[in-house]
Amino acid sequence: MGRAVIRGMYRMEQLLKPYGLTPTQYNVLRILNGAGAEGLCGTEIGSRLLSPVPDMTRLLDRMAEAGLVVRERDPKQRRFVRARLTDTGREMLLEATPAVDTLHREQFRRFSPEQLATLRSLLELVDEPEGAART
Amino acid sequence: MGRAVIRGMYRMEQLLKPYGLTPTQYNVLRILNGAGAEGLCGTEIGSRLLSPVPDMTRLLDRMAEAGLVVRERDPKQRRFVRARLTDTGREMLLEATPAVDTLHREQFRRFSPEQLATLRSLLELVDEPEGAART
DNA sequence: TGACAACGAGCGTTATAACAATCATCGTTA
DNA sequence: TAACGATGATTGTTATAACGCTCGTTGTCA
Repeated sequence: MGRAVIRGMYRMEQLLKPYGLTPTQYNVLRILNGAGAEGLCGTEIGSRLLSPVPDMTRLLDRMAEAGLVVRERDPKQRRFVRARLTDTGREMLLEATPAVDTLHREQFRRFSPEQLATLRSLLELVDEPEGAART
Repeated sequence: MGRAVIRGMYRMEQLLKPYGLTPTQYNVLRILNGAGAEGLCGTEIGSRLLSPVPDMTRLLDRMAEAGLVVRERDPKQRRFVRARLTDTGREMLLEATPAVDTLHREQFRRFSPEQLATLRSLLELVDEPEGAART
């Protein structure tokens, strides 16, 4: 049963590669897009990701170098460095999202709406340890 | 719905870490255990894995250095390098497998047998591209 | 207010993954 | 059998992930 799952992750990775994005970076784009104009600090971004990233600094370094985000230290709370999307980052998100949606539709093409609903509800039964994933 | 999936992969990774194994290495152990005493060549192992590994040589290098596998060039077919489990590798597999099974049981603790069967059959509906995963 | 614990970010280092190119071996065919 | 294409393995290089430690900043409490 892990087959479909692992293949799906792999296909998502391949899909995002032409955009120069990893799945994690794509998720960061979505998180920052959802956040307000004031942006989010690295730790907050990390806590909203599905799996922990032990080196948020350099992940954001790379995204900044690609022009997707900008960071600046919060003048009020000088230990926070707030990251927010650039226009380029927002465009990248708008560009990649249709392809991601298409892949999802393709993968679940053979599902009826009822089957999709059943799958969702079943996956919610998967047991997670204390204090697990948010978002 | 990716939540449970990604968390599950992450937990598996963490579970295997104390054994010094990555999920891929664990799968290689299982594949080699399933193969006969004559072992398998690197390409064949790669083709049985769920996601492609572009550098089988060094993956097996690491496993050989850990004493889990041995390799030797097939005298008949000198381009093949056959890898097979050592006793240590087999013991490692026997040691890790109960923990893996326990994690699976824990994750699906809240599923009835019927729900598990439903989940399996639904996941088989996920659309895969041509010539996809084996095993 | 001075000390201290908590927290956020940054950085050094090592290990692994990913990509491309090269070399050796084999099967096939002219 | 000589040449060629296909296949398997290896290696060089670069990029990313992972781990641990350090440093600056903040809040708290004696």
